[in-house]
Amino acid sequence: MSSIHTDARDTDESFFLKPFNERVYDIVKRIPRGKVATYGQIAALIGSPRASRFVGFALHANPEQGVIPCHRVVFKSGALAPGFAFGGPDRQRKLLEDEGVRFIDSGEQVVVDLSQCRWKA
DNA sequence: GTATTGACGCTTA
DNA sequence: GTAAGCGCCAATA
Repeated sequence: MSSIHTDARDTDESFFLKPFNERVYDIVKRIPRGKVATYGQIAALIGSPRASRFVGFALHANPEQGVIPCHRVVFKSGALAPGFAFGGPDRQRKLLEDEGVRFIDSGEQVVVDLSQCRWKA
């Protein structure tokens, strides 16, 4: 790789030192269709398995609609985010179901079947 | 430089 | 078995 600049963040086009957010997007965009990843999983891929909360925050902070499949990111329990910003939790569930993700209808709590749809890096 | 926040995750009461 | 709180990491005010 090219030489490392002291303060790459000073440049907006720093490819070496991307913001945490962008790293999250990179991982989320790599999730294949029909699978879902958990916040902890993504955080682990980034290098900080404890930054799971920040992963979700990153998605909510810069939800590039059509670019970042936020609907493929779910809790470790399989539940969806409390405030999905795509049009409602029903919308997300439909999107995932349309991709082939299985859902477990536990009464009113609808969670993704991580047992089969959990994306593995 | 300190304090607060934040789509989570885990431990403890 | 259920409920609540704390902690982690990073960014922002």
